[in-house]
Amino acid sequence: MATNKTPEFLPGTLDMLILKTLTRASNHGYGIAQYIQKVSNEALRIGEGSLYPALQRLLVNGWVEAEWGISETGRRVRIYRLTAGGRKQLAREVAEFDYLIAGIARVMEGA
Amino acid sequence: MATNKTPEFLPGTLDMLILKTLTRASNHGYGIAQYIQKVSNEALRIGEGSLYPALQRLLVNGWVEAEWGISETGRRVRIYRLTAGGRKQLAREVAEFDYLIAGIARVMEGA
DNA sequence: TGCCAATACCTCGATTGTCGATGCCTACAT
DNA sequence: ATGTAGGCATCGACAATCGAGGTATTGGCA
Repeated sequence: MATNKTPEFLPGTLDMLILKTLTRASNHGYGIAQYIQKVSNEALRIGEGSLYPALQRLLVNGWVEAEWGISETGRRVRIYRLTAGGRKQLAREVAEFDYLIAGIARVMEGA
Repeated sequence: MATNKTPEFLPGTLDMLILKTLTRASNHGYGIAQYIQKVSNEALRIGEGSLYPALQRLLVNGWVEAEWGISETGRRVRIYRLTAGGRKQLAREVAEFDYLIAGIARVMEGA
């Protein structure tokens, strides 16, 4: 009934998740989304309408680099690789995220 | 200390924080923001441009009720009180939040 | 007295991020 | 031949946050 406009996703964390995913291995867009969805136990679903704009952001900021290639299944893919700047950015985002989560936790626990 | 550029706020969590705050005591808008900021150790700053629209949302949805009154300091204030529906909504939001955070944690820990 | 900071309410416009839909193309299986 | 899944991407709608602005009252201080 209604009204399930489930957030699906915690806004503002997508870039961090993508960067983190790329620390394990370079990957193409679709594969990144699949990985996140699988590892998160289906809790996080990255729609393509969120994914590709996010990758564009990361490219523009220089956090990742892209290269066209061919996947194992023979398809044309754009492979993203984390840059040195991307690693630093990830560290920053993780720090910020942990900081905010800690703040939220304090409120929610009613310390 | 607080970061300077884009400390921001974790989007999508404001309603939950407000509802949670009101479980401790009815309060007025400004007081709610102060409480969250203080308890979170200054990690969360709720701007008034976010606060009041959020309270409107909660009112419209019936999660809170409002009443005009006078604060201890003698000022005209609008006091918000959690409704039964608000309690249920809070439970829902907490469940969703925990679910998403768990998903994020799995990705970030690279299980 | 005059002034200003803090309290307290609220609105507006700009910006950003996510979502659903759509479109295109290729590989593979039925 | 047809459909399903992989893969890229963009578009417009929508919602939430942010900064700035506006009003008003209280209390302190010079």
